[in-house]
Amino acid sequence: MPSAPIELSLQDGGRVTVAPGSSARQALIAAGLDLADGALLASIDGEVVELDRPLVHGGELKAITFAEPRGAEAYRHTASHVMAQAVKRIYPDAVLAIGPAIEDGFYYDFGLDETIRPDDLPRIEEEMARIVAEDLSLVRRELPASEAKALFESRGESYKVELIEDLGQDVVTIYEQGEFADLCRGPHLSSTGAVAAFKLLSTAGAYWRGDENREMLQRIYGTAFDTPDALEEYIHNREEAEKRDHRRLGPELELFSIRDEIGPGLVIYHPRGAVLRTVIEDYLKQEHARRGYELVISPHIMRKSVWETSGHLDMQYPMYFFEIEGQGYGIKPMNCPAHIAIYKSRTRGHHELPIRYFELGTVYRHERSGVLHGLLRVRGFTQDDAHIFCTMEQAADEIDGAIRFAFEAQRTFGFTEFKIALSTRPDHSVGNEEDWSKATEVLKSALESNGLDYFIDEGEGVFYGPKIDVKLRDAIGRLWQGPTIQFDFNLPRRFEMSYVGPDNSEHTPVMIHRTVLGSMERYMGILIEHYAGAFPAWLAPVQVEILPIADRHVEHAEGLARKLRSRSVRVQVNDERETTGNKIRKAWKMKVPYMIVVGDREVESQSVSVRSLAGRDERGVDLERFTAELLDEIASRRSCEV
RNA sequence: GCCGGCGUAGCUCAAUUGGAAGAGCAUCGCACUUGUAAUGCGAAGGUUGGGGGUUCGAUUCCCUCCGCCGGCUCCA
Repeated sequence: MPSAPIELSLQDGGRVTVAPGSSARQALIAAGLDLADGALLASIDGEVVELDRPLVHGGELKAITFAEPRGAEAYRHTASHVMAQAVKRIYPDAVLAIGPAIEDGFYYDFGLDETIRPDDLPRIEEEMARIVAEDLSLVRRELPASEAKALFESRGESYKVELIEDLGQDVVTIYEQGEFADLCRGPHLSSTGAVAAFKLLSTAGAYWRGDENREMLQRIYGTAFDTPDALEEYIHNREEAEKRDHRRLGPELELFSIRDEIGPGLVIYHPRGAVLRTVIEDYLKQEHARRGYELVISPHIMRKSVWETSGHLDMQYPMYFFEIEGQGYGIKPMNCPAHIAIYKSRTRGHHELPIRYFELGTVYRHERSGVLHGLLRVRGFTQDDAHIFCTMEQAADEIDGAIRFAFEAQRTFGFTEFKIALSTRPDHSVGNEEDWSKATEVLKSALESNGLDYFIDEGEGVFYGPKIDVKLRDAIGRLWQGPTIQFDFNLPRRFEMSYVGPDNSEHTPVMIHRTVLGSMERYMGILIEHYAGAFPAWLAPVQVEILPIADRHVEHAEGLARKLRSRSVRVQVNDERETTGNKIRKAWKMKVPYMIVVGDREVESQSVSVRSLAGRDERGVDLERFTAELLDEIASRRSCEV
């Protein structure tokens, strides 16, 4: 405890001095920072301090509000303690597990024989409101581990005891509020009364420590915000996100369906979805060819022995196996072995490298039933898969090219914001340190030379090599798994791949796996949600719908359709006998980007009336002008914001 | 796979304590020939996810299987 006055500097350049032993709250008040502005915590030189803890040293003083991630996190963490306290009051037998803040909210896990059902959440919320009204102080205490253990043992909190044991610390911290005590590192708000707006969202099962061999706990998810309005907005955004759900929009727009009678996790593409997929695939084939990739095609099933060689059998990769005339076969869960087989079909010399094989490879994986999710997690899917075989010296250029390719493609499809992770060597891995560090360096410098921001996910690489994962931020701010680029030090050795080097001896090539989009299924799911089903013209399954006013205009409409089709525009004529209003409504619901109305006036003047999803509404447009603009829009693959 | 919830017409949803399965949209037929987000009338559509049980009687209660949803875990 300092005995001298504590010197604090402020952001605005001011300085204050407070008496030794002053709390952060007192310092903020002394500094004239209004606590009513929503200070939840304070920071000294960037280090978080709770409001009611005495300052141990001086430095730059700042208030932390909800607007800051650290503020929101403490706020929600406190909310999770409030929820846990409420649960303990209602269910005295509930045993506390863990309850952290997460993105957008918090959860708490409980061990409890009695089932907490969604219907019970309002009751828990009422109790939470009571605890907030009680305005209980959160008191932080440091205890010797043995004492803390005794405390939680006496309360029957066996999970907390286990946590303390595993922490292996001499001293642990606990937070108390009223009758409730929790093992917790903090930081927390100073009082339960500070939690202004919260809502419990759902219940779920979760394994203790995420281990499926351990007991199943009951988890309650909730969220909390600093104002009721912010909470309201969050709930509203959730509802909006639901409207974009590809599982709803996909069947509605007649893109695809996943049907019980066909099988779970297996996608059937309806005509419109098949068009969309074909457009994407054509784009990919064209772009790959342009960048020196060679298109290859491999079978859906391969001998079981191949999967022994690859190691998939040993690691019990979730595959489907069966027999043909007594011989074991597996349905391919990936395309690599076939690409390697093509490479190995003859002796390769270093002059040939790099070799880049690309395949739209359809693979099947036995995903467990509980994890299936629309198009995002399926059992059969088609990867835009490529394998690059090269020398370590060539790897830098290859990675650079793959990165440029991936980002150019993502931008073409309308994504402009990314979160990029570089995963480094995990504990259990194959290959030598030199290769790993070289490869990691190659990935790093390629990201940097392309001006891409990334973060390093330490030790999170796959066992066979370092990798780059790209997440895409969609129109409403959500992140989706996108391209990956990975080194593989495993398969080239397992399959005994080689090339003859300039020294006339055999060398093992470097293998790089990479995708540009990921899989057709998942990417279509992401696109549907990103555009809320209203695709840019180049992707739209139907680009133009022609709406004749009356029967006598159908022939003219068909003529226009033929003209547009001859220019490769995807056109449909609605020749049903309905009112024009209804035809517009239907085309609108199917999110057709352009609607063309033709009646007497248009036939007479050889023009069209154009309406677009994007908001255009224009009468008497010259057909040639419309066609030219449309063709330009399609050819440029523009993403118009709808 | 595990925990919890759910499953009624193609879709969205009704059906009192266990007592005759219903509506809107979509579909089909007829009429209407239409000018920018729903024309009118009519018809058809169901072993209430499958199987079993309790009961005089089951959409309703119980068991089981399948599937979906929210999670755990994993990944394209």
